[in-house]
Amino acid sequence: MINTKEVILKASQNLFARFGLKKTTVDEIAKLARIGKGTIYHYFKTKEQIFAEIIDKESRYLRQKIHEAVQQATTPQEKLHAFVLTRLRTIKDLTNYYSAMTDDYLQHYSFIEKARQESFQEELNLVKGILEEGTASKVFAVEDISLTAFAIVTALKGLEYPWTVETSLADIEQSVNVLINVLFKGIETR
Amino acid sequence: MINTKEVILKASQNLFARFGLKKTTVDEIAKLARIGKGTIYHYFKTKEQIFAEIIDKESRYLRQKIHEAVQQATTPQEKLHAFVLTRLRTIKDLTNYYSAMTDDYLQHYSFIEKARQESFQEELNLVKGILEEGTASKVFAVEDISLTAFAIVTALKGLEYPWTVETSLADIEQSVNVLINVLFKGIETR
Amino acid sequence: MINTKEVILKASQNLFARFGLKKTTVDEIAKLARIGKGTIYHYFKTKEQIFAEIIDKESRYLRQKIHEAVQQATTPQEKLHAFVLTRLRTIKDLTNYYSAMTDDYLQHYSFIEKARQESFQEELNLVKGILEEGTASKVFAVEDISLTAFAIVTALKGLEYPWTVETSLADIEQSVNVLINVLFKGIETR
Amino acid sequence: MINTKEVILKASQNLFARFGLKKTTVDEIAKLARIGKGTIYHYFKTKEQIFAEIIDKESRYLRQKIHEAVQQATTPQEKLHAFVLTRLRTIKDLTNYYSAMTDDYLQHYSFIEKARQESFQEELNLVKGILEEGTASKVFAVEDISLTAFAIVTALKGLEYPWTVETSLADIEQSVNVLINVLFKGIETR
DNA sequence: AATGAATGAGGATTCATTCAT
DNA sequence: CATGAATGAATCCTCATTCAT
Repeated sequence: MINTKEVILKASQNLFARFGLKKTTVDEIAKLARIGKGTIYHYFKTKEQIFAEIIDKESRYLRQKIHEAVQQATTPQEKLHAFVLTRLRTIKDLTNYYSAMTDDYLQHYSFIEKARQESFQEELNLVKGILEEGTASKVFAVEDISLTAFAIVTALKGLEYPWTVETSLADIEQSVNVLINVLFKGIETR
Repeated sequence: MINTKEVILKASQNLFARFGLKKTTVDEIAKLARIGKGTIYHYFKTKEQIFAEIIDKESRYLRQKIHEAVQQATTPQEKLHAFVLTRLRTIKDLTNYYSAMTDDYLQHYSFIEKARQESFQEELNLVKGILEEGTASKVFAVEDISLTAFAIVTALKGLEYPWTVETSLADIEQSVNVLINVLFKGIETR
Repeated sequence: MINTKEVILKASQNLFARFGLKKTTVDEIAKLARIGKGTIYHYFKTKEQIFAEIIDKESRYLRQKIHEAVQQATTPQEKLHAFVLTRLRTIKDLTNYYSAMTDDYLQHYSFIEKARQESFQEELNLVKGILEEGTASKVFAVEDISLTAFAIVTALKGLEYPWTVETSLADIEQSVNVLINVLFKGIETR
Repeated sequence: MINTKEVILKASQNLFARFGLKKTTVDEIAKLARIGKGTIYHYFKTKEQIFAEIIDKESRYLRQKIHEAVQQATTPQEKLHAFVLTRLRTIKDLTNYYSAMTDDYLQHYSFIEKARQESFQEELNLVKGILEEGTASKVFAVEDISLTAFAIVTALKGLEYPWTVETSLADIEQSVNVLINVLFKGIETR
């Protein structure tokens, strides 16, 4: 393989997604990557380091996806819609990012905490922007934009709830639409 | 000590809350409880058993608190409000219950999964009841009650997001109020 | 129950037979005997003590059974036959005695070693007596009676081999008969 | 050390022989082998695994020794004699193999049970072959060869009886000779 | 006599990390 | 660069025995 570091990241991403940071052993990573265990320590100082880099990668990927989707939308409503749905769908594939954001166990790792806050802040700003745009064009009637943005972003976190395996993506998206409609009615100009 | 089992539960609750199920060792529990390690196994079959019992206890406590608060409220709006706020405030103290609901790592334990689903189902029913009552008395205008209840409960899960230590409860409650207002406007009769 | 000690022995005998000395826990004995764990230590100093007493009991039972059977036989051949068959059949039910005689693991317990030697010596004497009687009455032609007795008793130990579950008692008895016939032909006068 | 696995096996063989599978701790093995405890788990999955491998090794050694000895003998009588004596002498040094065959406690391990049956079957076939050869050349007069072989192999198991330490190998061999003589007289053509 | 709560000394196993080759 | 053998601290759980009631 040309790029050993990339191979390690790929294998780790896979395993972390399935078993989590704690339950994934360095041996397993080495085996899946078809390299020696020691090699991993050439590229990463600790196991957590690998995880941190994956989170970083997935985080950037998510931001870009959301950015693209919001850009393509035109009206504030569409933008908010695009934001929520893209976020939901993309996160489905970024299991590591998701668990890093959610998992209580990981809270103590500072790099996770940092990623968490950055991510939250960015989403907050995005929604704030959309609300401002919507208020300016009179499609939204929002009193305190900051607080409302905070409330909305918070509510959307609920969508990341560890659903049972049975819950299909379709079911969730339906409920997402209902939620968005309720929120829209709640902030739209009457 | 009069009740050793209670002492063990107390110590465990404390430690689990701070370090989580995995990072808390049985030795630590024994030391904090000032008993022999073996004694713990006199009362609980495994470490997970202790955790399960704590979750169960906290879960029942939460349900009761919510039940009481909702009972005391009169209008559907007040009831929904009471539900959300009581839930939020109580969970703050039930760190174990909270992490059990959220933590990805714990998902594999069947007893956690069971508790999770039961909890979700019960909250769903509670909100459904409130929405039905509100719709009947014309204060709410909701098309699909089931779906809307699902959407609202889901949104409220977002409030459990692992906030940074800095985020004060007051800040969160303020945003909760905004969120509730938005939701209310979204479902209220116009 | 009138006699607690007897109850303990009964339960222990049962459990030791199924799981062996090491794998049987005092808790299990107490539970099966429907008494408190501490009670056991009123009657026996250690777990091994219980085992020792059971071995002693089973040993005495076996000796008596053999004695009876040999007494009832008349000719030396019949006596030898009776000895072998009674021994084999009775031991089948005395799992503890059997494992005590065989089990390498138990060899270190002095009380076991003592029982082993006593048992061997006694069987040796019995067979010696039969051979002497047979030689006197010219039905056997044995040069060195002591050595031959030793050889025969030794060979009979082979019958205690831990047969697979499949091997039926009938099969074994058939092979026993063949073995006895061979031995008889080997020592009979021609 | 050149071959660590071999070192572990050597140390284990030694300890198992003296204290048995259960009473030998992994710590002791590591200490005797002068390696870290973890290293053992680099080569063996469990403690039982080590034992299994030793049994396998000793078993192969025994078979080979017997094979050699029988090959060198010419007459059926000599072959039978060689078989019995070689078996007896070699087993004396293979304490682990011996206890694996005998020990009631180990019966539950499937790998032991398998080894036991294989070993028995092989010896059965060997003796059968000798008896057939002897019958063909008219030196033996055996009616049912299968049954007789079974009876003889069974009888030989008796020689594995856990003799007291005092019993010298010479004494046992003398009695073995007597036993063989009796058996020979029992099956020889008259 | 009877109880069962309490103990703590082990013992097997896991796994991140180091390091000599 | 790459390896994988070696490490040992850490952890859960078992169980015979004691002892206060």
